[in-house]
Amino acid sequence: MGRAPCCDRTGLKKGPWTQEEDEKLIAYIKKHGQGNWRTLPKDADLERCGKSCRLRWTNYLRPDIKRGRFSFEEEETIIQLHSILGNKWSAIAARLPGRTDNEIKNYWNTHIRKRLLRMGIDPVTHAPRLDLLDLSSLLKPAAYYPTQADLDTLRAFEPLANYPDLLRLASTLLAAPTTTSSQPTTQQQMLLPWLIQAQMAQQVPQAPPQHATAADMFLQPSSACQMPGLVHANPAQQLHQDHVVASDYGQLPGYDNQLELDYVPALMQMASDTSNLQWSSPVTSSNNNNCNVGSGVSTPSSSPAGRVNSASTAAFCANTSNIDAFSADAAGLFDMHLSDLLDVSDYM
DNA sequence: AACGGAACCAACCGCTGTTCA
DNA sequence: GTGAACAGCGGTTGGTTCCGT
Repeated sequence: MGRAPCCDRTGLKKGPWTQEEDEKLIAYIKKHGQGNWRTLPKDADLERCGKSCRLRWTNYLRPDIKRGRFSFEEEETIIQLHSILGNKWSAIAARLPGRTDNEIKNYWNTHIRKRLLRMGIDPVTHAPRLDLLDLSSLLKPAAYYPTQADLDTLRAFEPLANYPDLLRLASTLLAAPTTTSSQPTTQQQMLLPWLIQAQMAQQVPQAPPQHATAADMFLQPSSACQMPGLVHANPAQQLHQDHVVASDYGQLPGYDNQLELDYVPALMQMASDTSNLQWSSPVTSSNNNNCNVGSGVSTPSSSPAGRVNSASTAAFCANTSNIDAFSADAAGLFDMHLSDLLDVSDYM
């Protein structure tokens, strides 16, 4: 024995809602509240299925729904949450007041997803794609013959393959529209090789050859990424791969941080240039929603003066303290609260 | 002006976990 | 305890609008 059928499925109207139907639904809910969707259509004199009424209300008629274009802030939040939650649109929507899961899903599929793909970022994994190498050719006209300086730069970026959130941040910034030109900024051009390199580093097999670096893979003549005219760099300059655990965030293991983190100011400069990104430490931030950055993210005493915004000290302060659904492996991630960090008034 | 393809988005479909008679 | 309906979710569709030719 079960419940009574929710509605008589014959003779029910489908398709777009009319203004009259909307008014009936709004008037009914205003008077009686959201109650039983099964009986609502009949009580409200609507020839619709209760499910259709619920959908119309939750996705369109609800008074607290925010219409209009997504802000840059909202977009960044979606990307960040999606990188953690995946296609859990309702969970993402719960963190974006006024936005519905349907709206976010549509926006993702029609805007963000395509933009990430264009930027060579996998919208599922949020990692740069190997075919980014093709994209690099767009930034450097004709064939790309990296100089020794380019290769050294690639090597310097290598440790960041171990920092997924920085990777995502850079991906986000690369994907961000430039307000003045369709051409990539200098910082974007600087970040792109890093993303390429970082992606390749992530592709390194579980047991890579000792001292083999992503940059070396980049250089392998037999590699699918082979480019004409490449030569191996001096092996003495090779950086060994190291393993990073969350508790090591405060110090890049095995590296001269000062050398390898030179891209970070560039990354932040880029963020600042495009959206007045401001960085704050978890200690000094006045943000009420300030998260508990937790263990591992602290200011190392070894951090050189004037480099307070290095990867180890920048507070990727996230509006994630209330996100109860975060998986355990997300707990160790840098927290990033772009909604508090980004002034996007000039984004539109 | 007409056409076709791309982009957009509201609404529907179908599945799953929960609720309740 | 059972099983049918509910509620909610993610995926997909199809109508409309936009834009380039």
